[in-house]
Amino acid sequence: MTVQPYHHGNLREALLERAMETIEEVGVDGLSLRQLARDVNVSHGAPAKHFRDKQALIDALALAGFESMNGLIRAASASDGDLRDRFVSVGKAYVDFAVAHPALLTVMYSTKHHPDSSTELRSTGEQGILVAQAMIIEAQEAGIIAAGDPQTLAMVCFVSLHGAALLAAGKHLDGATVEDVVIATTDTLWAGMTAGVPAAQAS
Amino acid sequence: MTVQPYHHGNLREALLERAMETIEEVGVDGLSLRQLARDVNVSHGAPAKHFRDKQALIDALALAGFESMNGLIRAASASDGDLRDRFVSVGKAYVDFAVAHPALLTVMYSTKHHPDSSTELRSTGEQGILVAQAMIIEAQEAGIIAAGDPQTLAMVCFVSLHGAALLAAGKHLDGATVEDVVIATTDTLWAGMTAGVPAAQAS
DNA sequence: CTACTTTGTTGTCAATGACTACATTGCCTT
DNA sequence: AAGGCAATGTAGTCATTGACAACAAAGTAG
Repeated sequence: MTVQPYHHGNLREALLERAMETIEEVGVDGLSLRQLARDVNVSHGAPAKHFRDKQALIDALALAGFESMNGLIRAASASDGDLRDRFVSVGKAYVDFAVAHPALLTVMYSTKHHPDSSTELRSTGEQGILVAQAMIIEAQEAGIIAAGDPQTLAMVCFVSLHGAALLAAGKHLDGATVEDVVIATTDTLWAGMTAGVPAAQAS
Repeated sequence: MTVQPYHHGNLREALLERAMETIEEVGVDGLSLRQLARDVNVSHGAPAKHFRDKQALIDALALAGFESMNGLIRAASASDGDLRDRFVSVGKAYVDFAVAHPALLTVMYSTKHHPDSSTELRSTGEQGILVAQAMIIEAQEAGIIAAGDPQTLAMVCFVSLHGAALLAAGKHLDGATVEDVVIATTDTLWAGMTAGVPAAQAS
């Protein structure tokens, strides 16, 4: 038996890492601070030194998730190919992330977060849509898609892909593969943006 | 003091009704069987006679939610106006329902449901997309939107509006009103589906 | 060496979901 | 009308959990 040092040394990271695994296994509701403490061989009161309460730990998880996802989205938007290809790539990156970490995505977009964390969380979560917005502006300047408020268009794209991501993550897409859904959705969105300026026609 | 009869008389419905209110006030996680029992003046063991466990009650809530929503969607799809107007109406009905019952919507699309309930839940939940699919077929037969697999197109529409609904329900749409988001989304989708159909340009 | 901070331990409390044994009611059959 | 019986409600119990407080150990700065 090796003697455990009194200090864990990196308890915070260990808890986050283990929590990330746990929520994908049993969901957020199945997450227990005490079980988490047991998993990393620490007493049940130790996590409190790093996370004020359970929600604080979940907030940290969500933030880490957004940062990870933003990296993938940014990489996709900087990929090779024309604008349309890159647009599809971003969509794929988003939905793929959702499928790979379904429970984490749910946590990320969960409505209930501590007020203090929510500010940082919100701004980090908005990074993704800003990438899409930049691509749309780029496409408009290139004359590929029609003029129109880029913010609104980006929001429509985000909203639609968000639906695809959540449904894919929740396994609510029965007859279609995730790939097909993303392709079909991005195709329709792109066709809609190249066709005209829908938001301006509303009347 | 009025004497309470030994039998509640309609405990199941009372529990569901009160639970519906509760989840909108404090979320699903704030739902407690014991508190629910207290609210309807019944002992803490009584709910077990109607719902095997907490999840069974939640399943029943989800089913009731879908049935209610399906009614609104069907009504919207049968509203006055041309196909495009009806399409937008259906989208609005969906998102409006989401905004009116955000917590319920979360429950409805929650991944974790009892295996037995999930079958009925799934089929009931699919009714909405079938309405959209019927409208798309109607539009294709009228030559308004381009040919294409109606099931795929309906899925794209559903997926996109689902994203709008969830984001609206979760108050993740900062700078835009719900109305604007629905209009912009349905506009883009419709434009994407009418792309390449010369007859559709005039409207 | 001593005081202070950080980190982890231990003990405790109320709330909760689930379970069991039992009591009451009212319908159904005879 | 009487007895049986399922449905419904009551009361008590148990393990688990999140939160909290008091204490202990390890590092750190003066």
